[in-house]
Amino acid sequence: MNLRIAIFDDNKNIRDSISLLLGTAPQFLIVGSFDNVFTCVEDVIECNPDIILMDIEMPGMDGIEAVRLIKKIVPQVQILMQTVFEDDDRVFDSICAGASGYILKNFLNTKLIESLIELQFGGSPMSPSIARKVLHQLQSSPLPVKQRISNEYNLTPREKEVLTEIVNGLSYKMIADRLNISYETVRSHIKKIYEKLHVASLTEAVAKAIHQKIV
Amino acid sequence: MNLRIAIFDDNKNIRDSISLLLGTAPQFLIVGSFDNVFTCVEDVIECNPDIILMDIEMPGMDGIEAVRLIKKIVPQVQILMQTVFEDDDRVFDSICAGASGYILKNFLNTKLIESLIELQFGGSPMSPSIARKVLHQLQSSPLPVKQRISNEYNLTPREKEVLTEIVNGLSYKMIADRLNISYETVRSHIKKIYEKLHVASLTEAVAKAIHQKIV
DNA sequence: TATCATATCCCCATATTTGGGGATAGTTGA
DNA sequence: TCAACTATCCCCAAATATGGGGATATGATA
Repeated sequence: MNLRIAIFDDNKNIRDSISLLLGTAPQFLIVGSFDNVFTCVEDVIECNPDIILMDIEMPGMDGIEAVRLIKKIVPQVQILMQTVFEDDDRVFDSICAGASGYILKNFLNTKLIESLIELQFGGSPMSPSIARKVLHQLQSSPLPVKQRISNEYNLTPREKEVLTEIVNGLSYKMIADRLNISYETVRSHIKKIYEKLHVASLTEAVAKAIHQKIV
Repeated sequence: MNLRIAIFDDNKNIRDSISLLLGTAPQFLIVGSFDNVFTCVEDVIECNPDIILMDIEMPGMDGIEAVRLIKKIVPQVQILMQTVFEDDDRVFDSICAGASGYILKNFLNTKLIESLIELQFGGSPMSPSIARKVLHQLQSSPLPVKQRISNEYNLTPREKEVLTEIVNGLSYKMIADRLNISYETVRSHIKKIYEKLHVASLTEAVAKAIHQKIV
């Protein structure tokens, strides 16, 4: 299975290095390479990438603004930001704009391919130094303190796993894939969950799961 | 320069594997290895580690509670959590308690040494899947800094009404009925909501709406 | 040993949601 | 006055979810 990659970077050398690097791995297909983000949405729609590599410092429109626009129009695309500096604000802005990962340019050579694969599997690759900043941010923001663990519903461990993925927004197919079971098995679990939670749709299940802190 | 490491894990096999693994690298010095956290604060004070490896599932006192206590008394020590499961709540609880990194046990062999080194240099190693959860949390929690710039979804009053009904578990038809508008109008509103929230399904919309207290 | 709970898988048919398009009318503000 | 936003409505085609059946295998438990 091929991963379609698009690159946005105003530095031609970097674009070329990335192309070269990814050229060595057969599973990547570079479908676009752009030196500006003026028409990024159109570009993305046209070349239809799975993952976008976005330079945070771009001429004209800001790379972050580009992320926002792209995610607005093509929300399913994964965006990996790359930057030279670890500027706090820009990191957070990127995250808020919808970026899924963050890599320092110094580590492109050693970490890029690994990061792309992690993105494919639903992870968020981050340089540890950036992760630290993100953690600090989280620590300093008041999180709703969670209280009781409610297990009124007698969900089995497997059912909880399935429910968790539902709350994360995955479809039946995706869950089947993630848990390495068949679509029909996912259905069976969900039918059981519906019974136990006394609901009849995904949305109700999600609302109940979150409100009652089941997941 | 030596890095002093202490291990807390109730599984002797794991403690031994870690010792073995770190034994191969000269810069690490294991100064303590404990199968419970009952006296963790005293243990830590006594063996004076730079970094603590803490199992999240510990008998007696919870590993997370241990983190809180230790960081309170010995704030400069770095704590790397390890777990088998990627349970959202425990991840966040750990972070709030003061953990500096988070590693899945499956990756101990390949990532432990790298993670320790990153910790030493002020980074926060995290499995990408965990990083993803953290990002989501950050995206969905009202930030003290930078908040309303990118986080205000600009839902119109009508869109909020529709979103509320979605969270209440109603179907398109039922919403149309409730609000006295046509099915197609409901759809239009929902399409807009999807755009503004960066989601692509009812379940995602519900989860986001609740987490961010939009409704 | 028999029963129960769990986890896995399958079929058929229907209902619902989603992704693309567009269109009209009223309001507000630049 | 024109552009932008809101709220309303419509169509088509495809993807997903739901309801209601049933089946097998495993391990625990009574």
